[in-house]
Amino acid sequence: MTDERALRADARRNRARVLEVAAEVFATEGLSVPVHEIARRAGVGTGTVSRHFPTKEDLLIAIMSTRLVKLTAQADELARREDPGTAFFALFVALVRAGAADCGLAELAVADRRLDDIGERAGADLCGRLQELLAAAQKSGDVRADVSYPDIRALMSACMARREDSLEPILAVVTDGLRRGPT
Amino acid sequence: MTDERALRADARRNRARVLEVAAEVFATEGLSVPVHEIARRAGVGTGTVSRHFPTKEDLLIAIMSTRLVKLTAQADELARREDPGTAFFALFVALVRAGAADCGLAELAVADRRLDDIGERAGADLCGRLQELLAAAQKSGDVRADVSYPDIRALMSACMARREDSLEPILAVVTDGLRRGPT
DNA sequence: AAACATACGGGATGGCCGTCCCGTTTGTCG
DNA sequence: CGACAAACGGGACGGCCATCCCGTATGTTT
Repeated sequence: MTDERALRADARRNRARVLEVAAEVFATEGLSVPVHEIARRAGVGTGTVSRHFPTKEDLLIAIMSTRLVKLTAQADELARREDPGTAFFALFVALVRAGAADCGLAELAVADRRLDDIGERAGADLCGRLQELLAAAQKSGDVRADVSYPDIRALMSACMARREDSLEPILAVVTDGLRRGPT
Repeated sequence: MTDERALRADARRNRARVLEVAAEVFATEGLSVPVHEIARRAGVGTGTVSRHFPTKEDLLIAIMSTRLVKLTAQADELARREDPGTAFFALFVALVRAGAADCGLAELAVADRRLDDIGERAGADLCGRLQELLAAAQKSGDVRADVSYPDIRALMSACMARREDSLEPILAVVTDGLRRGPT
């Protein structure tokens, strides 16, 4: 699409290596890691990073957007095959697990502004799906009617703050709480 | 205690004004507001701020510690007068309301490291009380046994992320969820 | 009212970081 | 193998911010 042909062999290798290292570093240490540090660990100069990804945001988008697109597809799949309640909770849990396994993703999930803008609206798409599933699950009575989408976002972020191996209790609390009727 | 006698009248006034302005700014815009900006709004120079509070952290401590001490006292009061479940949930809700009304406090609550260090351990004291009440409430069966203190912290932060006038639904979800037995 | 200490303002300093640039190196193609 | 374009590295730059410093102004005391 974007003239991949024009990339020299070493450039292609470096680009891939930067992506790989950045993905791991963002996942384990969060988004505040300096670009300089990513370059160092990838064994390239900062110039190389910023030529491939002019902006730190660009790098982030390159890493996250495919993942977000996959999750969106998963959301659509769920919406088609499952009843509203099952679909909503399945997506909720999938998102939480994704965030719990990746600090960077969890950070994105906290700041709605950024998530919405990531990857040519891939983030916004995903948020939209979650919102739709929430509405459907509330209509069918599977989720209490008085919670709003921002409530869901907040609860999701809270769960993502725990690590992968400690998710079950908090997930149980939240999903049980969401199922109960108001008052 | 700390030689208040030695403070000149204008100094005392400026100090109070800075505290007042900083408290409001932190509450409405969060902790990332530059010290420079607080000085500007207080109508003083940055030097004046940093003489009274050598560090931004010092300023934060001055604002938060009395509040934390009050909340700790409230926790003790609850522990003495109420049964474990009631006491735990009352403290939880009180903390959430405090955070929802104050962005700065909510930010502190997210980063346990900082809260623990605030105000000569005033933060740590409060965290300790919450932990004790949690343990008691779990022992008495009022809170499900499989949640951990970090789970509570995460859920608390999530609730604090909502504003004061939108608290009820998310609080209901979380408190209901916490009451249910495991599976 | 004079003299002294205290406090003031805001510019200077230094650290951190993202981004840009350019002299040098290296892959590529004839 | 030679020449040229493409890519590299890392230093330079600029913005942001907390903290420090010092010449000036102002309360305070006798």
